[in-house]
Amino acid sequence: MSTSVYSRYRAAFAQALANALGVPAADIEAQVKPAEPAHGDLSFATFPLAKAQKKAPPAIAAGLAQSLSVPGLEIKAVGPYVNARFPTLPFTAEVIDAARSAGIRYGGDEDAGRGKTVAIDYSSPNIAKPIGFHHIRTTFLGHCIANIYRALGWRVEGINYLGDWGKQFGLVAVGFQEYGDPARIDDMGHLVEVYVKANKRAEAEPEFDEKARAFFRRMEAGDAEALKLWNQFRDTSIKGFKKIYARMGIEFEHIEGESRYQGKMDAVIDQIAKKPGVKESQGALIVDLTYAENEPPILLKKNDGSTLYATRDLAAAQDRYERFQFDKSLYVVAQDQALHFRQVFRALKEMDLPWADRTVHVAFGRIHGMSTRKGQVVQLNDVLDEARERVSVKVRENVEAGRIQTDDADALSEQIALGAIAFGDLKHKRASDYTFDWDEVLSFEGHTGPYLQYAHARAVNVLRKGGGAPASYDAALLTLPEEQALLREIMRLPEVVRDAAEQYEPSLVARLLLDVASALSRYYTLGNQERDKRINVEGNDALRSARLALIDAARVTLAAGLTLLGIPTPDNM
RNA sequence: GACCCCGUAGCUCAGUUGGAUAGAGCGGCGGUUUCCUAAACCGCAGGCCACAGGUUCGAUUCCUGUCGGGGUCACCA
Repeated sequence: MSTSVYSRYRAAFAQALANALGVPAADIEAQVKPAEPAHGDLSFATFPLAKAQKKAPPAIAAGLAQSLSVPGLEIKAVGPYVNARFPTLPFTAEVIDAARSAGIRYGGDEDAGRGKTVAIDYSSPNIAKPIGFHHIRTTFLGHCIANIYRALGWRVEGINYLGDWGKQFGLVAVGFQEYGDPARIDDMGHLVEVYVKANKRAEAEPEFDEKARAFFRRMEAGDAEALKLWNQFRDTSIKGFKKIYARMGIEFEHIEGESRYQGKMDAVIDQIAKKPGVKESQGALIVDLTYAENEPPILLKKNDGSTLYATRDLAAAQDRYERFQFDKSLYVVAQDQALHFRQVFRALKEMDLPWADRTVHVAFGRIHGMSTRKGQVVQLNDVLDEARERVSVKVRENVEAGRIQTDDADALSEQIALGAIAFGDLKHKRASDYTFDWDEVLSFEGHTGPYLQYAHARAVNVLRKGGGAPASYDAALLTLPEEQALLREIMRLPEVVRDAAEQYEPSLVARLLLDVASALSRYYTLGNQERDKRINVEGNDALRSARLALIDAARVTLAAGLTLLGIPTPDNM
């Protein structure tokens, strides 16, 4: 397993402290934390030792600092803390070389997950319903988590598990007979219109709703005519979805749906009947378990005999294990389904499936304020279109002013628009709700996706103007505080990627990239006022090479991180 | 009513798993371009970390309670 520069120094510092204190290094390592930048890079607080040693923390810290010696670290006591600082050398060269030698793979670790498999259920829209803007949460989260696990050497089985089976098909089918135009059966937009109308009518009219249910029962019974119609709707939807995914640069290992488990329901129910058992309740079939007070039972069959999504998820979970032998099986699904997954996972456990605890519900919060004035949901495609329009104005300006060159301004606009929208979502911690705001999603200033892309593009161009990234350089020359600050952000990527994987939290990567871009922009801008602080400083080839090497490391970090987030990295913008 | 999230600057959000002076973007005010891309950079203003207890050397962070917001609670997915 490869070790990052940062974790290596942290481990060495912890080991030295542990030796001095006569305790296991593992106990100390958790207590070694990043220091306030003014004080150093690593810190160890001595407060907890005060009681046992019967000495004041500052005295303990001073004593420890005196006795420790770790190659590559400057150790010093500040008050009750023992702090360690990375000196310019060898630290600077180590960080730059780690990033540059890894290139676009920087931050990853192919050995970390070698031989392991993760199944990820994400995006999973319902067929015949529009893809609303809120779908970007599961879609981008899942996509990023997949990218991150891949970078850590896992085999990833991404599954777009379509909601292609259920009563809503009855609604579309029955609605199509009323409102549909047979000539437009392959028009996704038309199906959505039909669904919206039918859904509204079913809510007001019980007879209409019953017709839809009846249609779904025909589907479950294998009625050829019903299934033929369903298949047409399904094909139309999938074609429509693929266009949107292509726009976002997302591909799935598997596109399948709940219909996959049609015909396998009885087998699953038989299996559950053996352990832990099933029973009838209010005409429906439920899993026979002791439920908490106020907890609804797990429903396997409705009182009309048709199955429910819990039944299908139970079948799907097993099917996925049989196909992939996963070490983890993730469900990137909104928080409001927490109870459903808790119950499904519990049922798997009660069925004595040994892998039941490898399943994880990666829940995320809601996006508020999504309705348009007419009360309809904002569509993802519309947001992408609007963003591209706004971006293209700025792109045209920049091209005309000669600031950038591009063969394809439209493609560039699309890349930047995608960056804005993807990052606007991914920067949020997944558990928290956030508020959708057109102006915020479509703003390209401040800490946004385009900010990161812009920082990357500037790095690319300053490297080009400097004659490319140097093969050799003298790291000892990089002594400006802004240079050292930038290095410390570049250094963090491997740790952050690992944390993001463990916590299923791409926002950690997103936030780090902001810190990298911010440190880079600050450094870069110094040269506007002081020519001797330019990257491509004149009359000092050695210094210029060193600075270009650092910029190259920053460029690599941004490119690698943005790629993990699924955000394009244009060279000009 | 029960259970699950959440409450941090005017707004939108971070806060490295309990440590040093709580940060960023937007918005506001003031600056920076004959000079590597101003989609950038710098400065100023803005905080009872919802409230009250508790644990601890130390709490925005952990526990309990109260208040406030959102969600879920068997035949939709």
